[in-house]
Order: sequence, then structure tokens, then C-alpha cells
Amino acid sequence: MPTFQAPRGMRDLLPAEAAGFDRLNAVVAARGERYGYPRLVTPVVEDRNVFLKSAGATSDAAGQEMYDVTLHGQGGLALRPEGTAAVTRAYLEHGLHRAPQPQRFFYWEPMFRGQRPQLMRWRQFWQWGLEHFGSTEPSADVEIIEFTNGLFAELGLTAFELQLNTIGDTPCRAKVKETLTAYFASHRDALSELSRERLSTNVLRVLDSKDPRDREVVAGAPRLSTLLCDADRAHFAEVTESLERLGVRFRVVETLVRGLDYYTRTVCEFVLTDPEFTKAGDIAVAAGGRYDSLVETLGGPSAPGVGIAGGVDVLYYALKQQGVTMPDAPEADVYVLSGEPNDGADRTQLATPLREAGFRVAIDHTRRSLDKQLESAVKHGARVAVIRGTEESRGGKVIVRDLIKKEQRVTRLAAVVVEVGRHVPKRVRPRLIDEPGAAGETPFLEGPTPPERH
RNA sequence: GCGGCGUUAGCCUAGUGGCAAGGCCCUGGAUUGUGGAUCCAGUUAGACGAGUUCGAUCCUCGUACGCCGCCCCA
Repeated sequence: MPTFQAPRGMRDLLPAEAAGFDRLNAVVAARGERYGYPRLVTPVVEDRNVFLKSAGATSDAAGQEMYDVTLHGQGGLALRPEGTAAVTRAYLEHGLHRAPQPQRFFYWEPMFRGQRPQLMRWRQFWQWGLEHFGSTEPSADVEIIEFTNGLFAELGLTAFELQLNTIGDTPCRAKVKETLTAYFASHRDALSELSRERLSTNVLRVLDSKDPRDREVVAGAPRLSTLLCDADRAHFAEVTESLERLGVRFRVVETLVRGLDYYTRTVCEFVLTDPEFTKAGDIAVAAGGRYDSLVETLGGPSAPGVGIAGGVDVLYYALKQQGVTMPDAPEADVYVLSGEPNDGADRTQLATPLREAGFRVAIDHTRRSLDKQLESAVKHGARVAVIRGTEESRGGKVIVRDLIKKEQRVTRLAAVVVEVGRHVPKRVRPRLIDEPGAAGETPFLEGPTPPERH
């Protein structure tokens, strides 16, 4: 039994899973680039006030759930629980509000929340996200929603529903809250304890309570849509009309409010509808909305913003649940092995030109029998074995054996790269500097590997 | 963070207050140095700690981790 375990709510991504995550990352990031959202990286640790101020002190996400960090006895830091506030902090810190607007960012980072873990809900989890600063237009809201909808279509995720609502802008919401508070206060006795508390802290949250007693009271509450200002209604109408025109399916859920206080107007959630997930209640695979006062809240000028974030872990499992196959982590296409015991350097010299050429080459660095080495090559998923140190492969020759066709040829060393190339594809070698005219392609779902360009 | 249930080898599963069983995987050997088959052999286990008991993997308590519900949320 291992003495150590990963901390509660944290886990290892073994190569098969890590490969799937990498593919998801590649797809989402590439889509981000296509939409003009370059990647921004922020630290894992932030001043905890960044989140306290932005999310609202009464929000659990910012309070009890925060993963505090102490260094040399000094606190005040926390592992980031979400991306938007951190990105906004960076946006301000680097004066990007003075850069040409709008500013758009993509991120893909681990997030941390100090909640008790459950299936697909870890203390460390991954999120991709988009933030779009500097536009109050409904079409900016539509863009991030359409992005996400298109992303899921691209990935093959079908079992989800887009839920939309508007919770009004800050000045207007004061009146809304007033009306709702008055209504719920008059039904105070019928409410759950938690909701009674929220009467004074965050009335809107009463609307999405799961408690059946609350739901009954909520059913008779004044509709949010009738309480909002004309400007809010107009904004939301344009969002929904645009989405309809773009063919994005959605459902307006008037009780949808978000847990974080910084949202204004549009809020959205992409909720999984697969029965495997709905038994535990709604699980969101992405969620976001507009935050027109967040920049100001964090000490900046008045600047509007809108964003969305998605859970990578949830997305990964939802895709698997739907039977979307992501490629396993192939260890090697080519296995170099030898019948001679002490020729490690020779094996490496044999592998090097193959690796330079772009093949995935693993070397058997054991001294077991050729028998076992060959067996091992198969078990590690190699298509081709390159064998040295046998009768036939002396004098600058090696055997190139196709492990599936069970055919082999004795080849001169100089011709090994060409011979191996007859059996397995080369992988795309990443380059530090773009080659002129070369468009990189990153395959996602299983399919042929694009041939290397010349 | 609160409550409930769980934890037997790398994985899956059996069983018991008195030597812990099997399958898969892994390692080695053989079929007289070219592989996935077959045969043979081998390594490895009751999460951790304390208590009750002549004796605990089994009963009790605590801790760790997981799952379910709550809270919350990706």
C-alpha cells in the first residue's frame, strides 16, 4: 500500500487522460485563436481580496470555499477559485484598459475550491474561459455563447441545454431586489432557513433554491422579466433574437441567477442533459455572463465585460459518456531493440535519425531476451520494431519489422528512415518559429495524421 | 464545511473472530534466441492508528481517502 496519497479532491491525470485533456486544450485554444482571443496566463495564487471583492463577500465561492495559502505565516493569498476576477486584475494591472478596446482573452488553467469532492467536482479542476472587455453590445454576449455552442458541436457534445436569463444592470437591480425582498418577506414563514438568511444577503439566490418549500413561494413571485428596466429587456431581447437567427438553441429560465455577485444582465449556463449526470441535479459544463461593473469593483475605470468559462473535467467525462473516443496516449510507433546486451549507445544512435525525422521512437533499455523485447514492443503499441544485434543485422544493417503485417526487411542503416516511413506515419514536429506559408494542424478525434509538409 | 455509506494485491472480485481465495495485469522460464497463443513458476493485499478479545481483515472509536445527499458550483 502506498504511504502517500494525493490530497483530498486532487488527482493525477495518467497519460491516457492527460492526452485527452491535451487534445481538448488544443481544440478550445485553437477556436479561441480563430475568434481573436489570445491566451492569457495568470498566477495560480492571487491576493484573496481579488476574489472576495469581485464575487461579493457573501458569496460562498469567495468565502468558505476559498483555498487559502499561507507562506512563512503570512496569509492573504488564495489559490484562484475562478478565472474572471484574475483576468480582470491582470487587465487592470497591465493597463490593458488603456490598450485598444475591446480586449479579448482566452485562458486554460487549474482552479481550486475547498469543497468536499464528489464525482466530477474536485478541489483542483480545470477551466477554459473567454473574457471580452470593452463592449456593452449584446452581440458580444452572443459571441461568447455562440463560441461555446460551436465548440460543443465541434467536439461532438450533444446532450446539453443552453439556459439563459437576464438579471438586470446594477442600478435597475436595486429596485428588483427591493420588490423581491418585499415579496419574500411577506412569505417568510414558508421559506427555508437558508432562504430566510438570503433575504438580507442576496435575494436573487432565493430564486434558484432547490428546496421544495422555496420553489413553491418562488412560483408565485413576481417575474424577474417584468421587474427589469426597459434597457435591460431590450439588451436581452437582442441577445435572444440574435441567437435565434444564428440557429443557437436555448431556453430562457427566469430563475437562473449565478452564484457570483459581479454578473449583470445576461447570464447563461450550458447544462448537461444526459441522464447519467442529471440524477445529481443540473451539472453545468460551461457558464458565464456579463459583468459591466467588475472592472470598477476591482479599482479600475468603468468598463464593461462579458465572459464564459467551462469545466474541462466535466466536458471530458461528458464526451466519454457520449462515446466520443479520444486518442489514447500512444507511447511509440517504433521500438528499437537489440540482441546484443551492451550496446545502449548503438540503440540510441539507431533511434536518433528516426526521431529527427519525426517518428515516435522508444528504445528497449533492458537486457532481456529478444523474445521478451519483441513482446514488449507489441505491448507498448509499437507498429514497427527496429532490430539490431542479430545474425542478419550485422555490418551496418538492421531489421525493420512490421509488427502487424509480420513482415520484415534487412535494411542498410542509411535507409532505415525511409524503410520505417513505409510502415508508420511521421508526427508533426512542433517548431519554435513558423515556417512561411505553413499552417499547423492539430488533429483531435481519431483520424489520419496529416503528412509532414515540405 | 455538515450528514450517510464505503475502503481486501497494480486492477476486478470472493470469503472468514483462529494459515485470506480466484481472475486479469506484471516478472521470469519453456516451446532450444522474432512477438500478442499455450504451459510452468513467481512477486504483491484487508487504507492508517488505537481499543475490545486468548486471538481482529471481520466488532468499536479516531484519522486519511472515495462515493451519495446538503451547501456550493465547472
